[in-house]
Amino acid sequence: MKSASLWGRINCKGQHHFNSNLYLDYCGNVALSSRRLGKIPEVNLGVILYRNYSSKNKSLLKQKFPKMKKGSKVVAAAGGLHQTKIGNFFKRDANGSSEAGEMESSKKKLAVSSPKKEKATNSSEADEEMESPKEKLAVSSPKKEKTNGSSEAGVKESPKKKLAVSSPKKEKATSSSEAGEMESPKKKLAVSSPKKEKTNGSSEAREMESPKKKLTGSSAKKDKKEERELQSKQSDSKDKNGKAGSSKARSSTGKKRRSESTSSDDGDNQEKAASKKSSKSNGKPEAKRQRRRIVVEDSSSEEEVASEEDFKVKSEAEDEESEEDESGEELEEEEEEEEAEDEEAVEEEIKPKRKSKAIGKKVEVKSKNTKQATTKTIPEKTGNKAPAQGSKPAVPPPKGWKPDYNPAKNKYHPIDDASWEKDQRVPYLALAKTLEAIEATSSRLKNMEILANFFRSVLILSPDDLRLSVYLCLNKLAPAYEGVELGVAETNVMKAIAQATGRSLDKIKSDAAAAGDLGIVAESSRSTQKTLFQPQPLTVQAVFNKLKEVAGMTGSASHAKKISMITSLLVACKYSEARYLARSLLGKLRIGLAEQSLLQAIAQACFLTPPEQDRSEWPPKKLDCGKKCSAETLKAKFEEEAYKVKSAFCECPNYDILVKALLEVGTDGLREKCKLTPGIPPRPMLAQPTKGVADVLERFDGIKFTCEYKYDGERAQIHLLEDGSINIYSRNQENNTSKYPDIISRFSKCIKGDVKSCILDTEAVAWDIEKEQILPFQVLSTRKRKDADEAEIKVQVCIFAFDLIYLNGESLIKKPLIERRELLREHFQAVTGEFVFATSVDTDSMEEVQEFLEESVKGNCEGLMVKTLDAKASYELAKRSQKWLKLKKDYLDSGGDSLDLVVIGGFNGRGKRTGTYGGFLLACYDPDEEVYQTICKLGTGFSDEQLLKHTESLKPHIIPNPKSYYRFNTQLTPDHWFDAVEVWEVKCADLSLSPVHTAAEGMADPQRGISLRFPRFMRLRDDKKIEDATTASQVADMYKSQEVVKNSTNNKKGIDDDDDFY
DNA sequence: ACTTTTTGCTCC
DNA sequence: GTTCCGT
DNA sequence: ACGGAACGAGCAAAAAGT
Ligand SMILES: Nc1ncnc2c1ncn2[C@@H]1O[C@H](COP(=O)(O)O)[C@@H](O)[C@H]1O
Repeated sequence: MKSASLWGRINCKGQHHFNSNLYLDYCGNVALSSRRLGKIPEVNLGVILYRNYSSKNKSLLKQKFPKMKKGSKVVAAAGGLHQTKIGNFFKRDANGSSEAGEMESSKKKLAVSSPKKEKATNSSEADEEMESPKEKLAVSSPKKEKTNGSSEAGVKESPKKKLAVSSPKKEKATSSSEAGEMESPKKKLAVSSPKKEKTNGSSEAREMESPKKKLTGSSAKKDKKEERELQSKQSDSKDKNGKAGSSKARSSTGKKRRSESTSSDDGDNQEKAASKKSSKSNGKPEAKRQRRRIVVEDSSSEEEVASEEDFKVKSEAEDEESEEDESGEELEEEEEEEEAEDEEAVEEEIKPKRKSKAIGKKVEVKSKNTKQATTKTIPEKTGNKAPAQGSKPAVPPPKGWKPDYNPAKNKYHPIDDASWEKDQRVPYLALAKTLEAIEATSSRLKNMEILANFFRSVLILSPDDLRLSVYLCLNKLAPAYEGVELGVAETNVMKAIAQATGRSLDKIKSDAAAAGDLGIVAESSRSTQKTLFQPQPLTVQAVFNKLKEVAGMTGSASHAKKISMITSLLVACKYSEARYLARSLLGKLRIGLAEQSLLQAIAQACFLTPPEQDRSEWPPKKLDCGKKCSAETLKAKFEEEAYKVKSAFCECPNYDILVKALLEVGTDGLREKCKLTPGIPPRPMLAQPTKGVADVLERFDGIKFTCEYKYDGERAQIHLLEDGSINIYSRNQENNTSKYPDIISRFSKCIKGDVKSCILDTEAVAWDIEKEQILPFQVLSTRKRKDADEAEIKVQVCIFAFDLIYLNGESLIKKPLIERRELLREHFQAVTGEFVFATSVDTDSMEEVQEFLEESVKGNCEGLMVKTLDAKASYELAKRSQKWLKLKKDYLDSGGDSLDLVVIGGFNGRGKRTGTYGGFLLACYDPDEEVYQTICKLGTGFSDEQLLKHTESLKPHIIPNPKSYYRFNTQLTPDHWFDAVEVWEVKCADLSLSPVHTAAEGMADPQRGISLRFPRFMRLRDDKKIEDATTASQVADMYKSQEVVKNSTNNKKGIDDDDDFY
């Protein structure tokens, strides 16, 4: 626990105010960390202007730490910072969070309209024409009509009415845009006659609305301030970072945490952390702060002593240390920058060499590593070697470190072909080379072989690094339920790259857009950097630890710290290391291999080179157990081993445990060591989409199955442990325990007496207690996510249980659903509105299924889930992870909502979409206002070929600035604007009220527009003109005709629109 | 203080 | 979440 | 059929911006 969760704004004498973490020193004064102090001369320190107790009890803290308040003087730390004291305070009081944040997010900042709700209708004239460059404060007031109980599905109304006079920030761009703006849309559109039957909308109804419209039209003029976001506009907004693991971890009680992190013994760990910390906080010897050139080297050696050894999970409480690191790093950065300048020219020359792997541009490349490798649309690969060669390390690499490593080699020898030696730390470069080889190969089998080879070397030479290597290959740092989050994404990584290379942020951005991959940018920018002092080669361990450290950092200015740590890592990268490091930070390795293949690779590696064998005898006997197998038996063996590994992992998705077990007992011991255990969330069974009832019957032909409602909520895996504690996990194994105190407190009445432990598979759904009905997902999602206080819960939840996979110490995974369901109903007690069993029907009649589907929709559900009861009805994910079928209206060719929308913008594609658009901005048409209002972005449903075509056909219609009659929010400004020409048919699952889209604004909701849930491209409507696109009022009608909305507005008598609430 | 931006192995 | 693609 | 990688909306939280 760190005091980092406490931050505030300091009034700094003579300087700008700044935010910082707040600490207490041993004299009880509010102090700043040494690093912060390093930047701000002590003499400038001022007082606290504002402080934030992120989500913890305010009054208690106020009382316990009176000095931590507004107006307190901030001093330099005297005698060290008193971090643990505050930390403990937070830890103890898990509840009573009085949370300051009621603030409604009216984050809407429309580029054009400023919805203001006062009745002040007058002021606006025909702003349209005026369009003077900018602003026009226009106080438009789209007044909301209360037509129907507009308080939609119970979605909270944002109270804040913000006068909407958002001052347009004009940018230079405006001038140019003016031209476009001026053309009055009226003329152009005047003739349009929206008719064209929309598939579902009532076409003509629109006309009738004239009165209403009129009202809107005249009184609700939207002022158009073309406050356009210039790209240039501070794209460099300051860095930020989301917090990280520590806070999530904090949210669970110590007890729970312990039970979760099985593999690491916390006790030991904490001791270490504690002792380390104390030694630090006391003195923090100046000597230790000597500036360091080779940051990474230092830190890795440090970690070596204290952290990631032996599966100890690194403690997060390392603030002091990281601060020290930074002082060193900063110095280093400066040096780098200087050098970087004259380097720039060179960079530019080199860059173009890269070719991007993009649709339609296949580049035949023979992987230099894989002999006879499959060719694959390859990313590129600049001559990593050339430039790098020139800057040969000044510091000699450690023995055994070799720049080339080829895990794709045939007849790979785990010892001889490795680039490092026994008991050495695995070089990060070896991992990078492995990833590189995999990325260059498209064959999954070959990929797994490559990865397996790498793992064979790791597990025999450096077994301690196996777990870390696995994590890095998957872009993870810990099991999901431990909540370790990096808190860094694109924006911040770009900043770090800019810092590391000395190039401008804008350049990085434009490069990234062109390359479609920040990793490539990081690598190519890097490769020309020459450093005077060559950092030591990175090791897997050092990188992992650094990332974990980044994740553990929270609090004010943490993100600046994170960036600088990342910068130091990037600076130390050679060859392709930077590419993968950057991608790791972005959370996407995109090498064409992920978890499933990795598990198989582990299995192969363990078969060929058993990890559990005696390593004291060197070389070990079994290095290639596949040598004498025929290809067939080998394949069968792989399959068999993979099943063991995969099933173990599905039951116990924790690499700490899995790898440890493998190293100790090999694949055969997994069954015992990695099995289903309450407290560790197993992977959930997923479902496959089906095209219709007929499709379902066909797939389950002759097999007994059941149909259940598919509830629209979120999956909740409820664990009851032997010790009586209850944990709740999400579909992705995130720990949601603190999100559902209400479920937990009432759970006891839902179980029958003999239940001592269990794991339930359920859906948590928002529930309207009064009307006793299901509320839409959008309502559910407004619940607090962590540390929810039961007394303050506004959105109630009903649990719909549909499966039971563990009961009283016994795993039910192998039992068929019919038995599991029986046990579920037998041992649990339904409580209306709180905990019920999923509605189901066991039938094989087409008609009944069809009817049940209709019913489910009427009951505010998404459709049906169809599951086999007897045959192939176990919960064994390793056999097939998607055994269930899902049937939704929108999967049917005939069903679902579909709209004809106008394409008005395009977004550059990334990754495999580099060079084409990756997505588009779509709008519906409002004939009354004669404007196009955005309704959604669209990025799926088209084939690569269609995408290419669209990119081409829209190219001629690119315009420099949006038309004045485009209503959009600056947040979704596309890379290219288009003249409205094409109409596309788009299908969706639902329509929702949007915080950013403007479609039908004011018609279904006073301020929010409408957007589409799960939009996908269906086809080009070249038979339609843009004026024939779906109209705003049709959109509004579609929204209103949804069951969920109808059901909520219907019998809702009281509640009255909160419209004239103001 | 209040508002905006950024993030999330997102919850869907 | 949906969809498409290569194996 | 599988695994992977493109892409969607939208929320709360965290941290930065003003
Ligand atoms: N009766 C049900 N059985 C299984 N899953 C359900 C059921 N009702 C709702 N669901 C949810 O539907 C999800 C699967 O649908 P999808 O994510 O669209 O593939 C699961 O993760 C559950 O959260």
